[in-house]
Amino acid sequence: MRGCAERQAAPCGVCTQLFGSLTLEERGAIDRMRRQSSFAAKELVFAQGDVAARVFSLSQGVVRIYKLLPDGRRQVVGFALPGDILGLTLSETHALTAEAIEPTVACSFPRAAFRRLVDGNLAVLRRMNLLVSQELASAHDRMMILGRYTAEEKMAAFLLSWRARRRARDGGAKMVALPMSRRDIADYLGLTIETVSRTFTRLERVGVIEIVPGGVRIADEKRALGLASASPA
Amino acid sequence: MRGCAERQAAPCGVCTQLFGSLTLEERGAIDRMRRQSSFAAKELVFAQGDVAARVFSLSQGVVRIYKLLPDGRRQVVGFALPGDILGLTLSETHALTAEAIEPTVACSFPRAAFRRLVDGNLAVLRRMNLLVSQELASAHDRMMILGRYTAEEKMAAFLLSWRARRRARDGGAKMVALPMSRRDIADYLGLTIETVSRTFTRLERVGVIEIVPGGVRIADEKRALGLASASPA
DNA sequence: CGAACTGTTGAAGTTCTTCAACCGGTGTGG
DNA sequence: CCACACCGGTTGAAGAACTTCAACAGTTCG
Repeated sequence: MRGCAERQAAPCGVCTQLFGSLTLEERGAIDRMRRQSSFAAKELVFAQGDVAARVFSLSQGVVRIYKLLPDGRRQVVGFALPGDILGLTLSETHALTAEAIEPTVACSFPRAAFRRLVDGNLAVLRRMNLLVSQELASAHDRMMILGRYTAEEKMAAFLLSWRARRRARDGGAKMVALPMSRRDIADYLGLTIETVSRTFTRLERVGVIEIVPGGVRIADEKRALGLASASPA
Repeated sequence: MRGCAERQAAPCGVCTQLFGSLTLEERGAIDRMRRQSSFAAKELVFAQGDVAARVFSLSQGVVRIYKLLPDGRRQVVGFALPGDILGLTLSETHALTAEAIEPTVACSFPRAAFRRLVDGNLAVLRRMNLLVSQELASAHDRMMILGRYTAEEKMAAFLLSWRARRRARDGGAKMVALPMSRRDIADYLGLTIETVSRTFTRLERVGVIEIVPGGVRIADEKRALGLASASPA
């Protein structure tokens, strides 16, 4: 915590989220292995198939996490925000690609040492368990969205969940900033860019949202929520 | 291990998978809380919204795990086989429904005690972490399948992954037993029963599979694999 | 035996995709 | 400096994949 906070503006997520219970000594050890890196927009943090050498903790920026098919089809698995941990795989190679959307800052740790530290500490391991379990639960929600939601419902669900995650940054503002491209949204929701664009337009026409430069404003909270939870109209 | 093996035909998955490293004393403690239950086909093990009182370890049968929308749409998140653990949520209520497909036998433990035991033991917690992480990785694969695969690819991917999981039971047999209904498969893949049926027929016509009572035979391994991994034909 | 259920198939319909054109902004090299 | 390409986004028209509606066959079960 100390080390992290000292050297950079934004706090390092791993420290606050995971290592709160470590002794000063342990924290010192992990902190000495810490390395900070910056990524320009469209720069890869790591790629599917890479040897998983380091674990990243995002402190600034937005990262898309995706899988690629040999023919180029893409599925965006999620978007990472400051505080999120990336590259935390148990296999030796990454199954996912992580790519900066905005200029991004992350601190990273050697994966082996990171794992060793986590695996050796009950409190940290519990915390880790909690994080992974939560991700699994939200993966289940995403399966429902991908498999059973209509385009409109997908978009509404995406906007609301994205806003909820961004609330820390954007505050109570009605405006939802969308740093990712239409293609990212399409690949996140299992749609095409055209459908995303058209659905945005349609949602605007019926007064659910308002499209503004850099994002959207949710104009009709209630109806957006109704769509997102797929309640029978 | 001992306790589990003594009282029932199939070994209890929790014992073999999770508690291998416990002392005899600890195993005795957990074993005294163990309760065995049987479920008829279509019987609920637990339902979305239920208080999560117990954790189940499947020893016989097949269970569908799904989420329901208020309007009845369903997304099958997965199928559980002997050895799988069910109801292992960190929240107080279940976010998923588990329902027996075949006559099923499971042993169960009070969730609180189970959690306490897991949370207090480093080796068990590590093992748990591994299981959840693997599930998360396969959830990512499922997102790709739900979002970006065609109906044919979905079906091929499903058949191959199901066969791989069943291999323990079915052995090297070419025949893949499908105890679940077309509706289950449809809701698992984000399709309709009609599309599942038609796609089965089409895959049979082109010689990839052969439909047999109670399941299918994979006739053209190579082409099935090609479809499932979505290689550009 | 009939009712209910599962699965298959056909025909029509809808949603979403594909193909194509266009617009505005940005960057770049002649 | 400006023409031009390029990129991201929007929109229209046509097409395809999948769904919906409907009918029917085979099983199971009361």
